[in-house]
Amino acid sequence: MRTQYCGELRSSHIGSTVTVCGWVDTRRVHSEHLAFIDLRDHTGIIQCVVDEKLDLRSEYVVSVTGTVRSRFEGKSNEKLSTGEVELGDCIVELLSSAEPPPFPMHERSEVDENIRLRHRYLDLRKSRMQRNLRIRAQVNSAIRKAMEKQGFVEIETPMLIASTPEGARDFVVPSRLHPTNFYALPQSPQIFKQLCMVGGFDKYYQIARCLRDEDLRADRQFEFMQLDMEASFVTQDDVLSFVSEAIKDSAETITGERPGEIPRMTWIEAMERFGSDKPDTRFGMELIELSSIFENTEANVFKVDCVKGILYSQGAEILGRNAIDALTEKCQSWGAKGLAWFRVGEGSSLDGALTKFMSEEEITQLTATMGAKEGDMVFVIADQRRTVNHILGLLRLELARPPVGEGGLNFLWITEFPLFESVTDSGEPIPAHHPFTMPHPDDLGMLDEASGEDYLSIRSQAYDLVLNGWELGSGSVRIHKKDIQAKIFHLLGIQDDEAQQKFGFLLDAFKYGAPPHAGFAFGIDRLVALLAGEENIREVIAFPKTQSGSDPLTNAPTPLDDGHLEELGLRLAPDMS
RNA sequence: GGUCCCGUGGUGCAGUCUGGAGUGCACGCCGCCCUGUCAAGGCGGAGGUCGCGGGUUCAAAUCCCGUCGGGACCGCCA
Repeated sequence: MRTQYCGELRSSHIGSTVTVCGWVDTRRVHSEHLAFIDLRDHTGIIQCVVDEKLDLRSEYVVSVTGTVRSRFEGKSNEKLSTGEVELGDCIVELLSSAEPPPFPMHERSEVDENIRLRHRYLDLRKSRMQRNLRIRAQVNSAIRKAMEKQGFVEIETPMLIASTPEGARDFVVPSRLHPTNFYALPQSPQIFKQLCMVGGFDKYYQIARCLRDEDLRADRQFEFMQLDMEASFVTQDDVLSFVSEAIKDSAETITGERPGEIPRMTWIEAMERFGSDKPDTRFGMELIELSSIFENTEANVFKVDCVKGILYSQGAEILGRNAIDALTEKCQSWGAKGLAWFRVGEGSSLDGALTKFMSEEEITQLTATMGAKEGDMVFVIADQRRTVNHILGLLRLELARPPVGEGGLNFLWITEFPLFESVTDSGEPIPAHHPFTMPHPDDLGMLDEASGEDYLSIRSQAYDLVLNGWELGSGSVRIHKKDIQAKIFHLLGIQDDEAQQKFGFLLDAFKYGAPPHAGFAFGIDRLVALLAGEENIREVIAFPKTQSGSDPLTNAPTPLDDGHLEELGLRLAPDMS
């Protein structure tokens, strides 16, 4: 049917007869003797000259057979890749007529996202989605090639699995053959890939669909794709190297430029310098330690565990009183007691509500430590260390985060995540990752000695990959030894029978010779979004859900009729229907 | 669970703060004219439950309450 794509035609084709297919883009009808029809496919636009009366309207699907010819002298169009030529002597075959589209099909207009999603099939025709989904396909391909090149074997794991109690909320599927029982959809192939290690596939990978029933965000959908990998007889360094290769190949495929060695930062350094375990290192504004300045302060707000600040260079004029009040409210909504701010005036003098409670010495040291100059703005948070870092980390992003696409691709490994994220009132530590995460070798001894808050300083061999402030993925070295695993379960307050019930099949598998292994998984939607310069992963997903988890195109989720429910042995609670 | 923003012909917006007739702009749509345009041009025309419900008022797109939908974020996402 088609001999050429629209966007391919050049002067070199002049004289040849071609057939192109596509959608009618703009048309310029002069009379029944002359009309210009722009025909569009995903490669571009070719102008077709029609000299008879034809009822061709926007988005009609046609094939055009014609002769490629040079445009008239001075009539070429530099905006089009095909602008030197046009199709003449056109024979037009109408393949489908079309109603007027519900939103403009040209690229200039912003269209409400809800309307785009309701007519996603039209939105997909536009160059933004064409480009993004093609980038996505290229990234998938680059990842597969990179993993295969490194000796990894693609293994598929089931979608209908047993629910495991830890982690995110599961999506569940009722079982028809086993009434009262449910499958869960996988949050990740975590346990299966570890079983593959026991099964002797020492390098596993999969581009896996993962599902988590948690609230949606710009960078989170219910369903998302991960490059999931695991390898046996490897160290953390080996895993980082495998993943780096896939990441670098992906980025190079899209940008044409190969990223350099991905730098590493420990978790504690990230938290102290950037207030986040996924620091956006495209810009500075780092958190600066001020606690020692206020050790003997008279100011009550600074008589706390930790005082830190950030410097907003030349921010004094940009931020008026209203803006500062708004920032203060934001910080409070994030859990801060308040936000201390200082305008730096002439000769490093400070202006701010709290200066009257501060000594000369404190003011001088604060200014010096912050490196503040006239016209700068200093924001200070005083609270528990954890809170201070968290709030300043959020404030830093609020004040200075560059738009996506600016500042290049700042990949970063975060290593040595803590093994435990908090401690219950009864003194039991709560794991930060999953309970099979291997502790840091230097901290193994602390497992026996620690108590209470001590647990929080035990490091693990867990690591994250971060790109421009987005968490791309995470992984860890897994525990493969029974005694360490028993110790961890003991610390977590998980009894033997409980462990057997929750993870029995994995523990059973480990009885039969578990190789040391480690792995990783990173989110492909997020990687593609950042490579495509999009702020939102919905822009790189063909059919995404809205923030409330519905699909304006198919109207999912929908009710089930009574017969369907009955077959599954389900009855709706009275107050739900 | 919480905070904030948005909802006005098919589309994008202005109007809302400070209540006074569905008022306006651009695109699109329909018809006519037009032989070199390219976001074609000219003339004419159609198209509205101002998301929905309630309240205040002589009077509500505008103020108040509720609700639905969309978005951003905090919590949540081992």
